[in-house]
Amino acid sequence: MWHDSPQGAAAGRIVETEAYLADDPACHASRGMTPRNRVMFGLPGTAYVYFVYGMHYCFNVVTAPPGVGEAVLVRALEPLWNLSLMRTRRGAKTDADLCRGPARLVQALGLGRADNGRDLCSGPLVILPGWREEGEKVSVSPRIGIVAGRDLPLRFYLAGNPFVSRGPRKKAGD
DNA sequence: CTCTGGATTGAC
DNA sequence: TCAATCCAGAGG
Repeated sequence: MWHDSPQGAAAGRIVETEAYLADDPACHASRGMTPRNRVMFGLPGTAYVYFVYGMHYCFNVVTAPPGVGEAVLVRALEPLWNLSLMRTRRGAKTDADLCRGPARLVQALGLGRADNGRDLCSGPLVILPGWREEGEKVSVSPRIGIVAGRDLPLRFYLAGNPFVSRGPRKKAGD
């Protein structure tokens, strides 16, 4: 994913996501539309950005047709472009920590409240087709940091990738 | 209006 | 392991 801003552009490859389905108690939209989750019920391909814990933002992609509240949370990026800008924004000590976590990548890319509802198919914030390097595999696990629906296997990540956030980076047993 | 708890992070 | 920090959502 890529973000162009007045301070410059920055980009990274998505290496970890979580799905939030309409009938899933952990999904913000599972109990109907509210002022916060409004955009989740809109067009797929729009950004859903929300504020948590009094200090952090998380970035999601709306994925279902209008009227159905579902989204995918982007939890980690492998930083690829303009790491120096990311470093400035994050003040991170190591490059590995630049985008390793949902609120961290939001900070590294310079996203925020203003990006909620933005079209991701055109404009300064876009998601491009992804890829996998030779030998890389996608693993599945329960989602991180939630209570309701914690057993559902809806977290997807590149096994062993160092840019995957806190929580299991490897399949159990590896 | 009041109250509770959270899709996290960084310091200890 | 724990505090920071404030808002969304539910209930009165």
